[in-house]
Amino acid sequence: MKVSRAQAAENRASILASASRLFRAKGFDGAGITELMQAAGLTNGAFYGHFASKDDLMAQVCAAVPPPGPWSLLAEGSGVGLDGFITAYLHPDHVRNRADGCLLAALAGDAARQIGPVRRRFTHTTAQLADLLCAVLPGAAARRRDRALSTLAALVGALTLARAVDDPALADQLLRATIASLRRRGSA
Amino acid sequence: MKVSRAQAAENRASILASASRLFRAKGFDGAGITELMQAAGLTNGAFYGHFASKDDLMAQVCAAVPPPGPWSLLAEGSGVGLDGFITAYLHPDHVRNRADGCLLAALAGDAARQIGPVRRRFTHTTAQLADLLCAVLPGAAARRRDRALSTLAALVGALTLARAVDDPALADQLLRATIASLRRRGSA
DNA sequence: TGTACATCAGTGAACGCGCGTTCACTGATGTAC
DNA sequence: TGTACATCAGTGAACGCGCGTTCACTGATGTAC
Repeated sequence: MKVSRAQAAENRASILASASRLFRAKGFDGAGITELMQAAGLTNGAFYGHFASKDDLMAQVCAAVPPPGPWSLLAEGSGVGLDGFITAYLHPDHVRNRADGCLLAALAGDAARQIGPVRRRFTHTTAQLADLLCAVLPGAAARRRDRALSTLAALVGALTLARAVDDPALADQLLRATIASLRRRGSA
Repeated sequence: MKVSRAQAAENRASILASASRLFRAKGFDGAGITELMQAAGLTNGAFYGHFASKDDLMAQVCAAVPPPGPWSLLAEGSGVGLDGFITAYLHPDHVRNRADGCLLAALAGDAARQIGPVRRRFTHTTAQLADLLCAVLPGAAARRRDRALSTLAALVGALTLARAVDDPALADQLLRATIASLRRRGSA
């Protein structure tokens, strides 16, 4: 049964949104086409009317703008500064909620094993998020770039390890130690 | 054809070693039983004489001591200090060579999606590596623990992002910015 | 504005494939005498 | 020490299953008159 063009566009957006959440929660391999389509309220057969392949979908998910998760806090005019962002990013809620969390942290491990468009888009998104971080950092532009990159690495590393670890106490220590380390840099 | 007990023990160790390398290179889902056994010079059927399941193998790989990769540099008496270790860990060679690299960085993303023994062993290994890092840090014991954890997060995050990214220049910037950031902390 | 029909988004079953796992079999090992 | 045989590590084909993908079909949409 055909649907209106507007509905088809909505469906496509719905597939992308569901896929982004499910990929972040379960990884690229962990979420299948049938599951993704069910989450979007459709059946598996309709998938290939919207995307050329699963790889195509993965690539488009990686290129999602605006980047989902805590990064929306850094969007212009949100009023949340660097410290507020770091606190939100390294919050235990972000450890638990993978589906709504940072795409970079959730899929960096998977992205490293991909080739072609997926990795290219992931790279572009990484650079974009570094720029977003750069914009809220103080100091000279030359130093800010390096500080944005090392901050991004610290954030992603701490969240990734906190998620991988089975022990909530150790996870919290990782988060708190990284928050303290990033704050110390800010005041130095 | 039966082999001697000594040979069987060697085979088992060979499966573990091959699996560790292949898992690090391709992830848990990326390496199949047949491939793992071929890499160990055996056929797929022999696998279940050594391990209860693929999950069992994954758990044992996560518990590998001594931890493989650059961590051997921190073993007692190697003479490599903190700075040397950081330089080796965040070296472009380590970005390229996943199979022989840090297990934590290679499998943290996958480990977060596992349950039971795999995650438990991964957690234990993470704590062990933090202790290893703690031992070469200067300063009071209380501060060293936090610094070890934030350093671990920064190392894993920088390596993970450098691997995920398609652009060698961006990867090198991530590594160098993180090295500089960790050095600055050391001298402060 | 109403009608007739071509278009095409979505359905759901089917395809080949590779996965983790099982199992009947093989033949060298290691033990009992 | 030498022989007979039970043990069991390894073989390789087979199993069911879920995956990504294809396709004949359906029926509402949107166009042509």
